[in-house]
Amino acid sequence: METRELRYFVAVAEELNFGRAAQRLGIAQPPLSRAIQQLERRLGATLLDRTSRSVTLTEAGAVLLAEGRAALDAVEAAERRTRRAALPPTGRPGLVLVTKASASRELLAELLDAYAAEPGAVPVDVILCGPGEQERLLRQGRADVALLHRPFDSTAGFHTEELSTEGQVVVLPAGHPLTLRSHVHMADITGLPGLPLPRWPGPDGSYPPGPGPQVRDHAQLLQLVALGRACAVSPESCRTQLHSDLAAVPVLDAPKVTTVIAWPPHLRSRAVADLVRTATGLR
Amino acid sequence: METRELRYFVAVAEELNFGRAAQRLGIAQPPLSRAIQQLERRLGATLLDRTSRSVTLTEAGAVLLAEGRAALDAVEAAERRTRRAALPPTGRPGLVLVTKASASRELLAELLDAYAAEPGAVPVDVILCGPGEQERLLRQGRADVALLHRPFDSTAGFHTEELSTEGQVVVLPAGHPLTLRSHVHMADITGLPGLPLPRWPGPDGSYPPGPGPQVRDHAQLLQLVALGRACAVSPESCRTQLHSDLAAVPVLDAPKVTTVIAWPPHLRSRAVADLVRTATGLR
DNA sequence: GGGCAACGATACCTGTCAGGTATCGATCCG
DNA sequence: CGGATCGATACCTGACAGGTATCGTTGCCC
Repeated sequence: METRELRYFVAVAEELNFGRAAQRLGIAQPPLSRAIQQLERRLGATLLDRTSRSVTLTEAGAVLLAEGRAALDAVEAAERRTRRAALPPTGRPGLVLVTKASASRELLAELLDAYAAEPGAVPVDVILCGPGEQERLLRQGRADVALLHRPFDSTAGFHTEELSTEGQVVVLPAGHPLTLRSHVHMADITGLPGLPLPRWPGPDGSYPPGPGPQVRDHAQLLQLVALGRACAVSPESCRTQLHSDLAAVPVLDAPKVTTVIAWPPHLRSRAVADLVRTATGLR
Repeated sequence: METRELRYFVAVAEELNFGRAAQRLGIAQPPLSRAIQQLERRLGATLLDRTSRSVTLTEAGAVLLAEGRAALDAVEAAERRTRRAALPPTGRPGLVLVTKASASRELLAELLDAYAAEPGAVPVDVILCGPGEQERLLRQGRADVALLHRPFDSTAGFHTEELSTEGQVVVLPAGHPLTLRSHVHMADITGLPGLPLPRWPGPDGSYPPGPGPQVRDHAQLLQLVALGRACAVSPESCRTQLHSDLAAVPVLDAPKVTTVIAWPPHLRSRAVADLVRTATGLR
């Protein structure tokens, strides 16, 4: 199977429309139809059920969509990492680290400082991204290491080392009655009148149904809390980033949040190993 | 980057000889030379340093070899799993489980029985393989789940759940003086005269240097022990498989061995989820 | 040191196939 | 019933994968 065929199939499977998929791929529709037919013939599998009005995935098609995306990510990672390895060492980022924009600045700063002090340290580029994007960046080879937060982020398919664990707090508008309490429980804050918990997008970018405002990142969320439109349960370390119009109260029975450092398993570079060792040795 | 190009490059990088690589690929040497040149041009990277007498990998080439193998595995997995999903449900293996031939029969039998009793269970094919092969089988889509043994097997890149933990024993020829002891320590058995610990092949199939016989699987190893040519440190559960000419003594300070069930992270099938749930619920 | 063997690169040819345009056939809709 | 939408088919063309022949370089051995 060639990556071209995979790319074509993924495009059609995502659009469920040959014309639009062809447009997205920058080719005409007939060659695309033919390519998919040939792929189906070679696999001995019907991937799409097509009538002249609609296209739907078969069971096999759904499998190929999931596996094909992973395979294309792997190919892209190979290409990207090779390109980077070939750059002249001057100015080339030795490591690309990705973390959520909302993550604790302290831990990151501490890690970068400690690593920079190591003998043989290479320059580290930092990418900040929204929740849920790190995984893809790692898998596509755009980044080498990530700081992830269990249980929010999936560590599927990566090597990880735990760095720290912390409890969670509920973030409320300053002056809310609950802010007088020394601590609360989850039951105290679910269904708080006028302050629903927000909804985060799933892996496919769509939001689950239900009440609560839709948010894409932590800054949006804090904005909503300050506006009195939501409340948020976040790791303790976010307290250092709260403005005075927000208050935080520990939630005793919220799940603990573990910060882990994660990297693709087959990445066997000295720099990654050093960084991980530095990270695990921090405390 | 097309998979064809990747396959070509991996072949050359493994053979370090264009002629042999071409032969292995079933094409002539000139097109192969051209393909690699084109790949290098497109990546903007020199992958191989070639003189008319020798070919060596550059830094970028080494990166592409590692990443490219992983990418090719992913593509192969996509193809294989799609093909299987398209088979008529009758007789199609619902799940393929892979484990070491030397692993505990009890745990496996118990798991298979318990799963078969679940509502909605599908047929399970079992593959037995030598140590270190499971990882590749999972990554290439030849298997869906594996029983791995930490710390021997790398669980890199997979989802895992721990199933059981056990100590290790040293396996000795029956009648050896140490068999009279109720337990031993590692120090007692390293450098035992005439009974060296064996050497296992690394991920690349080559053996580390040093003394001790070379073994490829557990059966070979036990054979060597019975012949009085080696001793072996193995998980306790192997005791049930020992013949009367072998004896086992617990090694108190040997690392504990954890049996885990592992599966590729993006495999989102009901059957795998059921099997994992059954496995974790066993005890 | 000259001849030879090994090996990758180059030159050149050919057939296949990816991709284009035009058009058909089916289906839904007003 | 006519038009719009959408995938499939027919047919053409150019690029490129792959083949053979051959060259240039470099160790090596008599």
